[in-house]
Amino acid sequence: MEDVDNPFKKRFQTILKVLQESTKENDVQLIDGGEHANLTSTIAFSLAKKEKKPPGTIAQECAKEISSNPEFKLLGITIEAKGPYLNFQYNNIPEKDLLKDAIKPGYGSLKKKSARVVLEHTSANPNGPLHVGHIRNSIIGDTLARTFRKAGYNLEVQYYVNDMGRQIAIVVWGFDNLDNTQLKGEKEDTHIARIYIAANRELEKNPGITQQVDHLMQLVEGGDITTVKKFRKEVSRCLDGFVVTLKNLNVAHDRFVWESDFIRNGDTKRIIGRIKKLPQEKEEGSLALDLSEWGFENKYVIRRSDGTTVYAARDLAYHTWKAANFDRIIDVLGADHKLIGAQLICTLKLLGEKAPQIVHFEFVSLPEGSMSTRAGKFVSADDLIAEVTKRAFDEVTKRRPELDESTRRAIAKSVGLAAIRYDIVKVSPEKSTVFDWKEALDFERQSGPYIQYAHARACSILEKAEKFTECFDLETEYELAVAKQIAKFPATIEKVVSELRPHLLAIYARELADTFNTFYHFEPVLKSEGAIRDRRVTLVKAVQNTLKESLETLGIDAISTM
RNA sequence: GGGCGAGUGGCUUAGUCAGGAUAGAGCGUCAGCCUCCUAAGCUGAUGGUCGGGGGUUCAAAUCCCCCCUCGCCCGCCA
Repeated sequence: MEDVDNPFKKRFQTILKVLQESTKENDVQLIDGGEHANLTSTIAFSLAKKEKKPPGTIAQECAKEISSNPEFKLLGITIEAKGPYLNFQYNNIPEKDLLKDAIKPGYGSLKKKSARVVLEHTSANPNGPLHVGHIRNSIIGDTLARTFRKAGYNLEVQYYVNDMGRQIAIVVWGFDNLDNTQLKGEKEDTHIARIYIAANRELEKNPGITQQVDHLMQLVEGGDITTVKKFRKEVSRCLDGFVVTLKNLNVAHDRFVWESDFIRNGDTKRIIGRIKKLPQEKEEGSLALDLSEWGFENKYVIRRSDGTTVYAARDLAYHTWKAANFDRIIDVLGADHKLIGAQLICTLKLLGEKAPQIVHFEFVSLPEGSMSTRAGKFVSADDLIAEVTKRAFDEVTKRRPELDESTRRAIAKSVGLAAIRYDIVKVSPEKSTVFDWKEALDFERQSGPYIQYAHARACSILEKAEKFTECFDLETEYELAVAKQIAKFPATIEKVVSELRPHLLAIYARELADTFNTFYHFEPVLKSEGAIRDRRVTLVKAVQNTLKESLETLGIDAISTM
């Protein structure tokens, strides 16, 4: 399989070449023709100025000159001047060729690549359950991961476990000094959050506790066995809770990488040694880098004056390790990490290491303000999943009362998951959002369930169609619109990977569902006969398969009935 | 104060990087469509100074400058 939908690329390049030769211009301004044509050139505008002739006339002349080009004839490209626009139309519809691929399993997969890619996402601090902000990271990360795999990359997904931060020291202090009993049925991560919140309250009341927390951090960095064990125990328990939540979101990691391992294996010490040799190094009790030359106002601290390392040191060690083991590094991080991310990249470059590409997403807040684990102000992902699934179950029961309960439960689980994942992935990452229960519980238009429904509808038609002969002709406006959208799928996968923007896939899938629903409304499939029926059933098959591949790449179940 | 991001109909949002032909969509409101392939659907109507002001260009939501509003960041926290 090729990386780009070739029939289109070939035509694009042919038109480009012919236009360049004809106009003697390098930039022939070839753009998408939208509803007017497959491709359009606006070159007549700039030529008008040079040749002092109206653009309309130039377009006419140019069209006349190149319309009989033998390559155009061969590929079935026609040209028409409409006002100043040069419109190119493909008559040997390349959509047809792609339709043959589109009915096969795996449509949209690109050719295998040898590069090893590591993608880090979620990496939330293990001091409380994942909330609706964290899962924006998980869902963007997991969708990217699925798209990279579909695009043929050899990918490993990692979770970086911050197991030696101050928050964890506070958690451990809480377990040591406060009532730490786990409530009946209380999930591990929720338990940790409760103790963490209580410990923070104590800390506010009595700032003297800070010294005890600092002491714990020194002990853990020094490798004190009992302290390390305590940290590991609570962090592990919290991660167990995370894994359950993530599994319910259809998100999985290949490897959990523990921050403290980079202390234990000496990597952090080694990276500090290398940093000390940099000309930007500033050692005045603490160890830091002066990156002002690159526009960073504040110094980048690597090691405290008490000799303990800060997060940055371990993160540098982690990324150096990634650079040694992978060809390409991608991190999904919240917008709050923009500055330190840039400092990290800058430092890695100074060290001559491969730097990560960082995908940043803006914050999710609640109507009453920003979320805070410490203050206990958050909507947990578990609660969200429970509510949405409940709502989905009610909806399925209302629509399909004849189904038995376990079937309805299974559909509700898939529908709920679709609603959550789609709701989050559909908006572009640079947009900050406010969590809204009403929107989260909406299963109509522009939602995951809407796309699932279009897929289920296609499945139903195919089931009823039984026998048909594959036919790749396209006649009506609606058939063509659907085929055109199907044909865009491989290019969409490629675009998501190259731009690291998974919401493009979400938009694509919704538009495919839209065009299919319109087609469904206007063009009878099962009630048509002969060749018309064959070509429409074939088209439905292609839609069903493309929707399935799209949904699965979005981490959403392509269910056949709902 | 400085840096980064966002501002598109009442609400949510695509398009902005690679400027082009009437700025797409959903929710809401209003009017229609289930003896007909799944109505989680479809059709139509309503609704837009693309935050404001300059500039570049034949052409600006899109590029440049200034300003306003909101979010995030500016720790020997992570």
